[in-house]
Amino acid sequence: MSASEEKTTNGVDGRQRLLLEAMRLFADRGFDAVTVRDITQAAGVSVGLVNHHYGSKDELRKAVDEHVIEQFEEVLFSDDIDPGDPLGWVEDWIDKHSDEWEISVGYMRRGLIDGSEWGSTLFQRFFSIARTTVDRLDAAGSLRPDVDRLWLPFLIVYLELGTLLLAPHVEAVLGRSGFDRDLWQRRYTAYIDLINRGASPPE
Amino acid sequence: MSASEEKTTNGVDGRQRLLLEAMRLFADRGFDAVTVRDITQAAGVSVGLVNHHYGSKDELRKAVDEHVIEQFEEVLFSDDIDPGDPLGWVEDWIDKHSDEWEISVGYMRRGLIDGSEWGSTLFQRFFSIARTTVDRLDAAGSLRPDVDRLWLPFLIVYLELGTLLLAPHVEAVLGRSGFDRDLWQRRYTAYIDLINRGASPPE
DNA sequence: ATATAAACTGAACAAATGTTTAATTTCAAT
DNA sequence: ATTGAAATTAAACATTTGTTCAGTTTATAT
Repeated sequence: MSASEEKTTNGVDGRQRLLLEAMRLFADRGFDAVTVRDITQAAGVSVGLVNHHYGSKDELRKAVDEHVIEQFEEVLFSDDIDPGDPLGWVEDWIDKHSDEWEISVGYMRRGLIDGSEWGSTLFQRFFSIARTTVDRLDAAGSLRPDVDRLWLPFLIVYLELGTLLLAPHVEAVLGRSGFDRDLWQRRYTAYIDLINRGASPPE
Repeated sequence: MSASEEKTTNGVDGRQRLLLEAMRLFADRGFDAVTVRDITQAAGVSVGLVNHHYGSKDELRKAVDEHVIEQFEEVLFSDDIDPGDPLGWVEDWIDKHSDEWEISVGYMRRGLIDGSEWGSTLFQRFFSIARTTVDRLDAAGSLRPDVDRLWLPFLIVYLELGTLLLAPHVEAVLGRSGFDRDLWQRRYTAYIDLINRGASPPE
């Protein structure tokens, strides 16, 4: 082990390690349940460093918020969504950040529930994508006339975010992660199929 | 104000008021964010009473857990679910507990995300209902052969629980509660319709 | 009316937690 | 090598928070 690794664990400095460990711990246990000492211990630095770099625990949270949203932004806030595969980007995202996927989803899960500012932002973005998708389908005549235009986008969001929000419970039932490549793809197919044709046989 | 009301605020004793206020506060802010003093102040009693009646803050939480699940049990754990209207019970439940609906849903929302024991129980019960419903539909020949039998119950749970989990965000978008009678019924119709027929026009 | 038990109070306590601060180390520029 | 700024440390501090406990009030049974 080199002299630099001895103190930095890898290439990054204390500031960045604090951010990463904080993200990991917040995602795992929630903000309130994580102490500053938990974070500094996980990062291998002293207590005082959080306040030196971020000013306060709350400011550190904001920094983590921004960091997580930045990761999502690449795919989530990009304008080139394939109308034929409006939500397939998630798969790209998983591939790109597979190592951080679990952490980011955990963080997102808590953010969507805890009433925070950026939880709102996140939801609105998902909803916006769903509504745009529905509008496009409608314009293309791919929507039955009697389909409820108000609720359909919400139902789509429920299906999308429900998958993320309830992932731990689903994993408990299935015995393995629903994000495993084969299960995820199968879910996606079933999901698209449900939106297109429903579950009943043709009359 | 009578002598008894002076100290009890209404008919109930300190023990019960602690339970009710704890439920309200936990649902609103989450367990960690609520202090014992918050609860005792809201209940109008002294700090020591929590430990006198419940032993600890954690035991109080368990008591609240049981109380909330008892409320759900009446409808959620009953065996007489109408197969033709498998989830219409929620409406009955809302009518029955309209005053506590907001609180109970908030409590459930947090329970489903915070990784607690009874959050698991709750999810499993919802999933069990969904799977039973799907099985019955299948047995009655009301399911297309190519529908994914594994994922459909999960997708149904996503739609059901997504509605509850994301209610605050939906309310923010709609400008009013999605649980308002007319909106809720319209959502339910759209939801049943989506499961039955999907959104695409017949070919 | 008295006694006994339970409900209740509120000050006090110990542990945990976010923050501050003075001292030390690291590191790049000169 | 020296200097100065930034990074880092660790002890100390002030609050907060869950809990305890000795004392008081309230209710109930005799």
